[in-house]
Amino acid sequence: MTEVRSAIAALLHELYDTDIPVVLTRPDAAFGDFATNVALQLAGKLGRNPRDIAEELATRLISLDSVGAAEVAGPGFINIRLNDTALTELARSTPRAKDDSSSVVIETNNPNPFKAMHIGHALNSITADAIANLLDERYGHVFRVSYHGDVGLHVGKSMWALLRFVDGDAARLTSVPQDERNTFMSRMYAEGSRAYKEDDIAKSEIAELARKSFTRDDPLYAAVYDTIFAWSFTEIDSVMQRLGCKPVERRFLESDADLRGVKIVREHVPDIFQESDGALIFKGSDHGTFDNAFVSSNGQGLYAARDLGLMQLKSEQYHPNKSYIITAEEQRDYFKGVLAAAALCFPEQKDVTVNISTGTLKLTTGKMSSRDGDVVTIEWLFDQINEAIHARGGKATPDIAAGALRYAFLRVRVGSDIIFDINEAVSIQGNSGPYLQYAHARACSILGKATNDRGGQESTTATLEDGERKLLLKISEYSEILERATSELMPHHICTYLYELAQEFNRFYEHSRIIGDEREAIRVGLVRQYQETLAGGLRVLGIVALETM
RNA sequence: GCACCCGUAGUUCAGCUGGAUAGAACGUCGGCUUGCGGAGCCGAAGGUCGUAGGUUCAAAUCCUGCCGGGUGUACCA
Repeated sequence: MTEVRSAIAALLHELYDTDIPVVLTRPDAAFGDFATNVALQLAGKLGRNPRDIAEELATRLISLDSVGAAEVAGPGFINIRLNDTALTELARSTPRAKDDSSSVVIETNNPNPFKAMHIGHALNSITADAIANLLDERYGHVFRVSYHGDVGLHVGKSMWALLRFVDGDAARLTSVPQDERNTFMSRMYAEGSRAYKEDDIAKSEIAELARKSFTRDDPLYAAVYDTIFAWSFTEIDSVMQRLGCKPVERRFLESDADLRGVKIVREHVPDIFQESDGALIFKGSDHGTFDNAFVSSNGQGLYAARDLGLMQLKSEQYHPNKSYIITAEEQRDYFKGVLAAAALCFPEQKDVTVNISTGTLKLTTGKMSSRDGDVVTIEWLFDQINEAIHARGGKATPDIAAGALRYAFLRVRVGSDIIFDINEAVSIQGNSGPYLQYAHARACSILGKATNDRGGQESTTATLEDGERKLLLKISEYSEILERATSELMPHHICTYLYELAQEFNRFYEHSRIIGDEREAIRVGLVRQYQETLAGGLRVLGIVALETM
């Protein structure tokens, strides 16, 4: 394919003295393997009929060894069909090598301790994990990090309710059974949250407890804090594992970033930050977003200052070529401001850090929120998925449940809203994770029965039948798809492709006998290539490629 | 108010670096058992791509207005 593309480029140079980029697309299979519209693009420039130009190019292309056919169609497209040998080679081509010296950091905006996790966290983590897998294809070192709010007002709210619960004795926390800790923590947060809103006395107590989250110098406070902190991360780790997300390299805490963030801000007053009503603010309104306070009027570092400190920490530890922060779209404008401020504070790192925002996750019943404690938990989600799988007579293993959920989130373009219809998300047939897992298991089953599997080497010389060729053509597309997904950081391209690939295989499988057929050698080779391609794509998505199910 | 994002079959989504009849899945209706996993396959119905203009040989795709929806809008995180 690269040969064909450069051959066309050479022809354009020779015949028309032009160097317009040659784009080869994958047209409808009925047209050919590849298509190009260069003739249409050239027609205007040359003042000639596009079909004439296309004819000239096509006649020259046919003489290439790898080209089986080249025809002009429609207004002036050139449809190219490779010969079977060239197609076979193309399908074996491996993705380009990565740059070992490069490194990248990706931060997933993970859940805060002291608060409940909800399915929005699952979306964020899964998206970040898949993007990290894509980055792995290109960068030598990919550092996955997370960042958690261990200090501040939300801690104060939880601590207010927790301290009332323990009533002077931190040991009372042991009365909470392990499997109820998550709901317990979210209940405590909700109670504190309500009190903060409704009760002025509680409000000032909570403010004081929030301040204490930085010092934790009171023994009872510290004991309760440490226990809940540990519970939180046990819970977070286990949920991340259940979601199929790779563990993070390092967990950053807001308390790590707070002081250095404040220092950075103070060093840049008044050139970058200005004082306003006692607070230190950044005029985001000069940078396409809103003015935001980085340090409060009582001198405390705010979220934005901490993000600045965190950027510095990440930079010192990893020296990344690129640094990605995955957040919900609600934070888009906020990050625009933080990144604009960062570009001024650290001019040498301009454009290194990028914010990628996921869309909003909405239930068909409305948006979910953790502010009032009314959350849709990940636990609930897994229950629903397991139930749906059982209802269809399947075995609900953790790998299948995770596969279903990951695929449901990843098949949509990063950044667009996800309307979360539980029945849809939980689907295990059609365009779904389990469909792909099933397709993979089926291929493995066939391969296990094959007596003639020589790793796909035998199809080099043989002529391919129509169904075989269609499957091989689809397989050959993988490296292009991976390249696109990687450069755009859009995992959904992989989903779309894998589904089409599996469908193509299932069609092939319906019509072609594999084991025991006289073409077994060729077909088993194809199944092997298909299985490897599918497994590779699933690996990028973080979905387990099951051998049996 | 201002800024940003979004509007494609009944529903959920692809397609958006402009190109050939706008593709899937779910749902609906109708088919497929001797052959390797039916969580599968085949077929049918279903679309003025929100709307009105503009640019272009060519617009779902680019530009503008309007309508509809969402998000954000400093001392929460």
